[in-house]
Amino acid sequence: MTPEQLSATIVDVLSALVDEGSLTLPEGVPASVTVERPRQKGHGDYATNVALQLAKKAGTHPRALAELVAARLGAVDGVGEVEIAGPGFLNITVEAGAQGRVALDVLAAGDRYGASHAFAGERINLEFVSANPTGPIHIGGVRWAAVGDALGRIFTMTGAEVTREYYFNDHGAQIDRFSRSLLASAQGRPAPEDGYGGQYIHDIAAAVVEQRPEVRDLDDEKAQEVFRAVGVDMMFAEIKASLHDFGVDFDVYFHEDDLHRSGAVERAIARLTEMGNTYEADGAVWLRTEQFGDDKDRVIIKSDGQGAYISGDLAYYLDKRERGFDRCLIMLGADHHGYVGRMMAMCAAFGDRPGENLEILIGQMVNLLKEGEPVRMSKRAGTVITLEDLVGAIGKDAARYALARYSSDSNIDLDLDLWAKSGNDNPVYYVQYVHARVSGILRNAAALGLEPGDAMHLLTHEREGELLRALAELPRVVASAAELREPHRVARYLEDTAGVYHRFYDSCRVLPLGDEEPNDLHRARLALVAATRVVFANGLGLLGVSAPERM
RNA sequence: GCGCCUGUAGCUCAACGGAUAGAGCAUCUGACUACGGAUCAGAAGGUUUGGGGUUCGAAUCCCUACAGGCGCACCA
Repeated sequence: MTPEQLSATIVDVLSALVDEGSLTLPEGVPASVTVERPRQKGHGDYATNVALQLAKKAGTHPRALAELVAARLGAVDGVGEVEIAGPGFLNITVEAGAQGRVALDVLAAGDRYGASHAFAGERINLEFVSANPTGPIHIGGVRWAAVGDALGRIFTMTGAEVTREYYFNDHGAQIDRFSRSLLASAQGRPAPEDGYGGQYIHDIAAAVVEQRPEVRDLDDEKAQEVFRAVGVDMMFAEIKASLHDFGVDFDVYFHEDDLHRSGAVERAIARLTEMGNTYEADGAVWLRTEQFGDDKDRVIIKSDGQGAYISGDLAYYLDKRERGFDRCLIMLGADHHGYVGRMMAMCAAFGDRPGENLEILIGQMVNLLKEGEPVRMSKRAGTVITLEDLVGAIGKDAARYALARYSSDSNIDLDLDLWAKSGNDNPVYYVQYVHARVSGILRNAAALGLEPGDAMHLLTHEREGELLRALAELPRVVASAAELREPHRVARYLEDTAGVYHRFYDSCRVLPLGDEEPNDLHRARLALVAATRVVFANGLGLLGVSAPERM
């Protein structure tokens, strides 16, 4: 019996009580009831606060309501004891056979275990990383590469149709600066005052010259155009490649320049103007964002006739909506959070619902520590840490796990020395180790010819019950991670469950010892171990981290 | 000055408004002629930054003070 099944059972009990007239609920029977795992041993396998929450509405006392529910719930098949505790909690134990079936459910679901229908039918657009194509991806954008991709996997697991998108800001002044920097490098001049430095500029400039030798004979204006076109393409290729090596592939790489070339920007502005949400002042065109909650109105067409940066975003948002996405999520670093207000206002100006059609997630900053000291980064000094540097320093698995295990709301310091270690103080090893250890047992069992069994009522050991209940949590953890947009919950769940597994393993012998004849308990435990492997494989998979058979 | 995020054990961090606030690391004490000891058992460690409030119940919600991070463009 899973917590979901137990919750549904309690709802049935409430309905039955209402039907027979012993309970009155003016607001009706709730669609679902909270069932949680008590922290405290002795508070049952599961607990519900349903009596505390409904007593007032039912015009009765919590304990009286609890007694009504307990009497009926205790009679349900698979439910063991139901105790009333404290102000009116119901502490519930589940019979071993019913609890053990969870392992069989897990095995039957396989790599779909953890899935739900929480977001079934939703088309979700996830935009993240979107680093400027003027240089390699630096550490700032990397947090969302790991977290955003994990969120995409989590949404998919909860039934959503997910599109991952990367927005290339390949339009405007920064691209000019980039191409001028390339030109300067090729001509042996220092980078322009407002340009980009660093070895990668020289590398790309040299590569462009090699690919297009005629560039040396062109005048500066034409040469710069060649450096722009070829250099930006090279940058795109490099960014895509390093993200691919990080396990992150986007469904759509969207080019800002296309919006400007295709007239999409003009169309978006025309739409806003039709709706009466723009005006002209001081030679510029403004969007009335203030009346939609922003601090002030924003310029969308500058007085020089060029579109302001946000003009691309207007068109891009409209484009996503026209492509049929009801939910557009954009993930930004904290250094861009000032952008949220105007984006939400823009959404509202289109007549959409901010927070629903458009959602902006802000990830706080990531600092790297080396030997206890912050790694200082400076674009000018060329000490930028790139995605490749990070993966090179600690490996893909550790990098992805390290970035995904913390709430995006808190800024984090990643200790590169810790994450490069292969020991149990490195959380990613702690979690992967369980998968390797379990895989070892399954190999040994296969060598013995032992098959998982289904006599699950034999799993009566306390540690077996704890493990079964932990495994039963995965679908709820995934659903709440999706709902709250917090992939770190999956990582924390795996860490907790790792401890639960080790404690089970320590107390419960799985394989027959020596010449011992295999029995149903061995086979039932083997099923439990196999289910554990599924949970770790699926959980790590949601984070984009490998689940090794051996380490 | 205004806005967003954060403040929890020595350290790094969890905890959808629930019961005695939890893990890992570090420290101390134990457990291997058994399936991977990269493990387990136990101990110690807290006024959840301070102060008010909301309610059956607050780390969580509201107000306030303090501390740290990040922002407040006709830049992108």
